[in-house]
Amino acid sequence: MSTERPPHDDDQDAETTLSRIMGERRDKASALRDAGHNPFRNDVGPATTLAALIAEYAPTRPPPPEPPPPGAPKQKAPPITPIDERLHRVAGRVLVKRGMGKTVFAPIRDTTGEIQLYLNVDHLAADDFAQVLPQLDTGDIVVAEGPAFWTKTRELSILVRRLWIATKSLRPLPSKEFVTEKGEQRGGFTDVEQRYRQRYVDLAINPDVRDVFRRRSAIVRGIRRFLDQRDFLEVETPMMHPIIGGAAARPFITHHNALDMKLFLRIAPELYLKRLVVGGLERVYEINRNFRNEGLSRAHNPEFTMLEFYQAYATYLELMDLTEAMIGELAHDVVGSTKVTWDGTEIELAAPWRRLSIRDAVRDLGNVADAARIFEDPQFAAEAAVAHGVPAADVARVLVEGIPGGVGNLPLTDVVPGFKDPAQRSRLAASILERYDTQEQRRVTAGHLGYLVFEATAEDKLIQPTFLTEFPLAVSPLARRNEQDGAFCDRFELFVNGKEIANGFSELNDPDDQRCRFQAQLLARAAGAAETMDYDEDYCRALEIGMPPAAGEGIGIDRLAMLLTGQPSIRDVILFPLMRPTGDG
RNA sequence: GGGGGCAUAGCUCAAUGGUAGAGCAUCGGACUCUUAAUCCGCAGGCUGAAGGUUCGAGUCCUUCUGCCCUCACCA
Repeated sequence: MSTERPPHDDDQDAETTLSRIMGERRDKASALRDAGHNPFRNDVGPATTLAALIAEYAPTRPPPPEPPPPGAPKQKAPPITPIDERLHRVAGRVLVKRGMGKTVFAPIRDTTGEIQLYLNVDHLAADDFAQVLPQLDTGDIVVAEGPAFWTKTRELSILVRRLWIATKSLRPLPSKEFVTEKGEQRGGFTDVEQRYRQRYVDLAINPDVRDVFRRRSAIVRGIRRFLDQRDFLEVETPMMHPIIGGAAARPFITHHNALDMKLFLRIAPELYLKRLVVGGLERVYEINRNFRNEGLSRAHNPEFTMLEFYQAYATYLELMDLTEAMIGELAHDVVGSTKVTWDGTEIELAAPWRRLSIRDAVRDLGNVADAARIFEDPQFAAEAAVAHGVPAADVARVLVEGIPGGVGNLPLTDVVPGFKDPAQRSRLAASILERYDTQEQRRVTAGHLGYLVFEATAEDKLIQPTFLTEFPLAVSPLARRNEQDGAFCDRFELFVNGKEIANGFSELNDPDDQRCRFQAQLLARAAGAAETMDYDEDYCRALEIGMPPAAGEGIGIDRLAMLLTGQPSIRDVILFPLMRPTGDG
């Protein structure tokens, strides 16, 4: 039991406040050891949860005392009388230590609540008062035993007879927040970078943060209950995929040594889950991580949690109803209201939600004249897209992707420069469109361009919950074609506050159509699209076995948690968001 | 990747280019019912890193590192 301090990270060199405090705390730990008390012990439980204790004694709370008559001498506190003689063993982290001479008040917190310890020379065991209490610091984990009593200010407290320091805290916690005389907020732990990097401190200090993650957990639990009640089966499918599929995104790449095999961290579980539907698991869901190699933002973390579920014999229309019901139930259970405030905007989650076609969104929210024509006439759509701020290179690529049989004879490097010139643009578009075989392909391309116009003009105006419908085929490679109009799909996305929360559609189960869609993905990749799917031959084989008609949906759990907890940043609903390393750990 | 902002004591924040301060926490003292306890006192800093301008830099300039916002990409 040496009092020599082990070499330790960054606190060695200068005698800073921090290194002094840590040294003092190590000295206190040594003093405990010398007195026969292990400062890192594990034999002092179990303890009553504080919430249970508080609830149990709540009915015994005394009434407020009569106010003393003016001028009366200050009365001495009456002797302490426990409520009953039962001894309670409680445990928790010491939040503050208030010394009053022969008395110390120390509120502690466990995962359920807070209670105050009353540590007094006349009641605490002599050895504990002399040997343990002097070594107690804010942040220590303590176990205390004694009866409960009410203070004269009617606060439930433990009249401590035995005290153990179960874990000595060597590193100081940030100070409690308070308000200065000027009304400024001071103290606390508010630096967002430190809060994310040291989430353990954030959780220990900030009750609101603990609450957010409790609610996130309740959301996930609520989803499971909702789906389980409807006979969905929870499954787990591979997180490491040999080919890219199920979504449009760039993957993370890894390698398996024994098989000497390149693997992709999954960008979506979709194609595996639908294989299960083929196999007869007619209702399945998975809640797990997806990984997408994209930038970070308030709404994006490279790994994020997705719920995907599939229901045989359902259509996308039924899934919209189901989604309203699910999120409505979660709002009721977790928020207690259908109204939430998210990022300063009041959101009304009561059903029904607006259902709006992309075409109408462009017309009514994007204020685009001739919106209908955009979705019919690719020549017109190309002009409109550029006019509304879609980059000319993107428009050119979409046009080229529609050429049947490939794009090898029309390099984009030739097309794009010309396309940026307004004078040449419309002639160039016309010459590309001449190569199209069918009227349907022309409309598919018009729809694709219309979608780009939607993103540029209307997407961020979808504030209240809205199901966006009638998605163009070209951006929906796994969705079922609409029966009436084959250029569009039976698909929806749910938007709230301009952010996509959910994406669902009736599933494409025609293997030949699916093959054409995969082929189109390869063409798009050849035309320069960065995020495309691989051709999944085994998936097509599964569809040849036969997938029952079905509909499926993905819901971003992080964003749903943001919505239902009112957090503006995805990092506030992810315990350990991805951060750049700092070098000092 | 582009643009804008931020980085000072353990925490939260101040400081016209002229000696780096405050509150809280810590440490010492007083106090046997406190709630940010109160009162007295002492300490605590390579101002994110490296260069430069200047008689003199926390402050101005350059580069780097990290974070936040925003745009792009995406969900």
